[in-house]
Amino acid sequence: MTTKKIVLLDGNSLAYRAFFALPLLTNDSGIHTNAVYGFTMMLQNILKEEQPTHLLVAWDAGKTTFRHSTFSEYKGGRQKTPPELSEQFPYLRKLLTAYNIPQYELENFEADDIIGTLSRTASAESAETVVISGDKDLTQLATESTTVCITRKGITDMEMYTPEHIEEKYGIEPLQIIDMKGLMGDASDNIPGVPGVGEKTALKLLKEYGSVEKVYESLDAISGKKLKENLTNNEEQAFMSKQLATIEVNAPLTIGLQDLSYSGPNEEQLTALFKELKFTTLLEKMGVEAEAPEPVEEIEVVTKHKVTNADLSDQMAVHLEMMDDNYLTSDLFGIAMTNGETVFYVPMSDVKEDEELKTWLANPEKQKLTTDAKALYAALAAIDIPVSGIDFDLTLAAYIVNPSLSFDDVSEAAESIGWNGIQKDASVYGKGAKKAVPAEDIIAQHAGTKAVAVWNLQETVSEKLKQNEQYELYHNLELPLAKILGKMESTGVKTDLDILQKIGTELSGRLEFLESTIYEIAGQSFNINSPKQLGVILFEKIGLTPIKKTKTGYSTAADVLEKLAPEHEIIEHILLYRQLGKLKSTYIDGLSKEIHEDGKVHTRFQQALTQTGRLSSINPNLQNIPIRLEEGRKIRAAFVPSEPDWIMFAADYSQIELRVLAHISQDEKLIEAFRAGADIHTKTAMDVFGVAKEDVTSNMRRAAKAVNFGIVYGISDYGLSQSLDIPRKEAAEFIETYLKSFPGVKQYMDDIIQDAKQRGFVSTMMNRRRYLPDITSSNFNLRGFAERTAMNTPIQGTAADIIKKAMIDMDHRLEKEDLQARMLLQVHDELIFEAPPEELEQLKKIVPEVMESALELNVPLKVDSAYGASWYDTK
DNA sequence: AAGTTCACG
DNA sequence: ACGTACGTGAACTTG
Repeated sequence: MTTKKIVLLDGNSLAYRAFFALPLLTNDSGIHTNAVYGFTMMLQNILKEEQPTHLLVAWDAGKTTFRHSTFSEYKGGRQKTPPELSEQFPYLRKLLTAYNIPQYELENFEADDIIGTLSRTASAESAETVVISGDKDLTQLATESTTVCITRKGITDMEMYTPEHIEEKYGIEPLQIIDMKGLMGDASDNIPGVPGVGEKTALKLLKEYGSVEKVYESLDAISGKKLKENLTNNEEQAFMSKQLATIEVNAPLTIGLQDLSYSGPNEEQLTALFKELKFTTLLEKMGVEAEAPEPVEEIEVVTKHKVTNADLSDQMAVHLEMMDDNYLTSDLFGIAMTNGETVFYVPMSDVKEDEELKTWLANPEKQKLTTDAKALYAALAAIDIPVSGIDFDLTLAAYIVNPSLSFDDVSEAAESIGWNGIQKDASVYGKGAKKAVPAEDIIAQHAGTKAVAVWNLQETVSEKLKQNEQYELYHNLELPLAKILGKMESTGVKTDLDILQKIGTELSGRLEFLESTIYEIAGQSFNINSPKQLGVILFEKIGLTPIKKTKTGYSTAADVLEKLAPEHEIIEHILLYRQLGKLKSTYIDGLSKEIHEDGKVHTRFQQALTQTGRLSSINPNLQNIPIRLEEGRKIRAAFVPSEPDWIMFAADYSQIELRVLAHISQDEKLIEAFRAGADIHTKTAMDVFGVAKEDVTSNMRRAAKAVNFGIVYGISDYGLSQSLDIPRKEAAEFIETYLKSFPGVKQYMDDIIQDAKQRGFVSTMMNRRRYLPDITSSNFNLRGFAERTAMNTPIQGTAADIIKKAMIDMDHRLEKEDLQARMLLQVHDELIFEAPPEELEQLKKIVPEVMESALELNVPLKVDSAYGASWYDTK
């Protein structure tokens, strides 16, 4: 016989919590689902953690309760429930029905009172009870057998209030929580309390006297003139407040514990509801395969082992099918093609032999429409099949329409434009250990549906792009860039394994020594890489004072450790261990594994990923190779030219983001500074600190630099205070002075936020868009984040536009001048090339020239260049 | 799979 | 009162 375990949930409170904790998710029928989703997550968590035998969700019944007859303004002044939440309540009810979880509400009473009454009944039977709410008032219900869990941050993090915990935290008993509320009131419920009495005073009084009644009995003994006066003048209010805060434990319920038994959900109803709400992750967790969308029409895909000229039209959708997402290393299955009439599939072994098909692929006059142009260029280049004339890229087009929709699968890109005809790769090939190559006809069918989707979507998407004035951006910037990036990826960067290994051996030695030093100081061995274990050593064993906390415990991040360094000798060793460990694992071991047989690394540039229009780099990431510290910078010596005696050549934009800001904001002083060729951080320091150029100290320049960074990121006093390690107030003053000095910037910041609110998105100079739905959120955090994004994205995004344009111009120029130099990498504001030494003088002239004239701004763009025998030497 | 940390612009 | 600087990717630990 199992013992009873009763769980009582405060429905309204948890729904609110879920709603505000999560962004406003909308499913495709336009219903908001964030509260239902969050609530479901909480519920699943509770069911798993608590394993209840009995369960109830209590709801607030209506607007007025018996408390309103005591105090008509009870819960007054509250903002009304947002409609986006209200519309979700019916779904919450449905959810609970599907779970077979009893729900209850009672006229004139609040959920609290239902929970209070049931918890007392349960206590009488000494059944173990857990109360869950977001409202701290309920902690008054804690007893030996009743634990009250209050949601903390997010949706699954709870603080458990037992009588012991309350004693520890407040130094009072659970029932005294009522007295505490009586004295201090509760702004959210509009309970007045006693003016001038907050938590501290309330607790002090209660520890001394025990209750509101006792406080008033002992009024004469209370010290503090003002306090005594406030108490005296508000006696009635204090007692009323206490009454309001008291949860009714004898509500006239029409149900009892016997009605609460829980024995699991109705799987069928639950799956149906999750499907309706499009909770695909939850469905997958339940083991229900996400429903493969029905193909719009059954298409016939013919497998051909040889194509004829009759099969090849002037314009065709071409899709290269493979199982892995890394097209540079994956086995290639074959190519599916369609001209809107027939669909055929050619296995790769046949493609390689098919001269007619290869000629067609290489012919720029034959238009190819595809799902991923760069993959087609690069993957086929790797097996010596040149491709030319790609005129449409579905993924790229969908990304330009809305970069926030992330697609790791063509089916998702197609779905974003309303095409549900493609099965997920994961459901065709399986995932994880179950992934396997299916029969050829299945591959052919799958590849065929993708080609068909591309063919059918081309017009719709192009139309959409034209409507948004984004067709230029897509067709004349991103699409040509895809070809260039493909070329860069297949070229690759020669990587000297010997150099990596030499650095690696040295690092291993130092790491071993550091490890033993750390263990010796700590007096024990432990995993230094585990923040959890390290936290125990530093903050419990050694007894250092924690500065910051994370969700899971003490923070041991570098900025925290740096502050602790003077306190204990172990810290500097840990910092060095971390620094060197990072180099070893990510940049020596990780990078070495990525070197292909040709002695090169072939990164892939993600072109349809970032929210701002930047590229990203994976397998390996060559956009974050160390440079700031000399030890790490040495890694760059391993990146060398792929031809004997060639050189590496690098060119980077100087202050491109601040120049873009100067242009966009039209701030006269900023523009003037750049036109005059001034050192922008020094100039900022002169203005912010009001001193002459000669009097700018290095510290002032450092602060000004941080302010400039902050401006670009979308400034906040908190952020700046963190970066400069100064009080927030001082940071706020810096910002104010800055914005007074550069009024055009201030104007821009204000305008762009207004603009984002009005249009729902911000855009770059080349009309790249980023939608910011949170900009109108009532949630302070979400809104703040969206506002900073609104300020930053046009700047970062325009800089991305500019370098992309420069890459296209550069590619043309190298060809026109018939140079052997090859573009290898892009690192956001710099381009890296390899070239024969005889082209050096020409590159020194051409590269900066092309980059500087990529886009005309009302300030000059400035490019610095350097060269050397390795990437390390381009300084 | 999520959280933490740290490398870059 | 809230609690963040903007944009990424990789390695590692832990649940």
